Amino acid sequence: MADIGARDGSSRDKILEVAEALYARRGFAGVGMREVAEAAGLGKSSLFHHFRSKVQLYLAVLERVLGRIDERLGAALASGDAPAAKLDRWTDALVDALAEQPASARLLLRALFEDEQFDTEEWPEGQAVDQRVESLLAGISRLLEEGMRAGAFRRASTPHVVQTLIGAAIYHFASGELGETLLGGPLLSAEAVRTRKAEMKAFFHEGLAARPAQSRSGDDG
Amino acid sequence: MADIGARDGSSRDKILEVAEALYARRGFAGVGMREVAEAAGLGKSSLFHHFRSKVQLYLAVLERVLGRIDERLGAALASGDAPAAKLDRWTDALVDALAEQPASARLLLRALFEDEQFDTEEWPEGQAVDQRVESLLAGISRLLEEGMRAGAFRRASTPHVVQTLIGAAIYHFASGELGETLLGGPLLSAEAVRTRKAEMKAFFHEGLAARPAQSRSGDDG
DNA sequence: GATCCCTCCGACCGATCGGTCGGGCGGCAG
DNA sequence: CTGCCGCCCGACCGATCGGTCGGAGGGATC
Repeated sequence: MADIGARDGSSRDKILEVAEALYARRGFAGVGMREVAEAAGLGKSSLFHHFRSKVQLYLAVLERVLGRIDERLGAALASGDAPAAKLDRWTDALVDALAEQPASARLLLRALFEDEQFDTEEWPEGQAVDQRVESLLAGISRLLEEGMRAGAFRRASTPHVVQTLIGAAIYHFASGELGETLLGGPLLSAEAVRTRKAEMKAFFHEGLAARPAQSRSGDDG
Repeated sequence: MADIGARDGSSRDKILEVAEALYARRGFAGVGMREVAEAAGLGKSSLFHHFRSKVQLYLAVLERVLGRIDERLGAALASGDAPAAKLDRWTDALVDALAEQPASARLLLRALFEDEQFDTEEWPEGQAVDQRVESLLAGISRLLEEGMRAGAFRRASTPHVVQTLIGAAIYHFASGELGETLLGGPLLSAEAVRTRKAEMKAFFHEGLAARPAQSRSGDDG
């Protein structure tokens, strides 16, 4: 395990909880251990009894968030439904997960950049994070490829569709003030979440719909 | 103007250039003025003759990047083509802009979070940034609404489509190692850029295609 | 030659950074 | 009662943070 004292989780969970919110808001470099400690109601030294270093605390936060999401997405893919219905459930699960834990989207988007700085050799705990990401990507990639093979989706580049799916969900819920200005209302209200699900599902239904070959080819400038 | 010495731009441009790359890689909090100065071949004090503070340097970097992109996207929308063709050109322009300046995507995605910390009252230079963003969003929103009104696109929520477009482009080019692992190759090669354009255009063509009313409604879980 | 201004610099400031250290407190086993 | 151990703390460490200050150098102007 990446931490030291995992016996009684009460303080440890509290630390992870407040650190998640803080890292989401201002990033790894922008949040000091003193601040985390104060928010958790502890002395700074106490943090180092639960996590060996700041990097390990950060990786533990990241792994917890990814774990929560990966589990839900895995469950959404576990049924035996048709690919299009599975994709709907996957989308619902991802949107729900991001909306229920508002820090998640920003944390993950930040992690996209920040944990590239942490050498896997130097911080083996990052492997757990990488595995979560890999599992998540493998799941949705498999679904898309099955759907294409079965003729439920049109032929497209699986990784590109995955990128678009992730971007559409994570960027949206990470967009904060900008997104709220654009929408003219809250991002995280029950209604806004419902709308985002519906828009995403409609969009990917149309965007992936299998249909006869079209005359159009991808011209670029 | 947000800076002090704008007469001879040579040192100033050099600072903006290296700061852009550094902020993109490690964010505002993660990059110190000493590091920027060293990368620009200057003493740290010299930075403060061009920019009053670290925040103003950051905002100037952001404004420059947004200006470059906003200009290109504005030009793509200026023609009198049909909405679908205009959207293609807009997509091409955005992808080109993000791919040609590899730091842009990450910088913008980071800015999504980081400049919410800079109070507009306290840092009036941020208004220029806000205006650039507003101009950019207004342009693409107008195009989408024109297209829907003209029947070229199906009815959908304009802000949600904008979010999906931006997410699909910016997230992709900001995804770094993760994206390259997923694609199994470079993100920024000429071929990869061409592919991303084609995939995005195909996807949004299908996703926004006007077609007879469908029986499907957005169910959610 | 004297003056001015722009650019640049090294030295320095107080504050904060991540991390260490020695010890205090309380429950639990002997 | 005694000793151990998990948890916590304040004090402290060297390093680095953003920012200031006084002055050096050089080109243009008079």
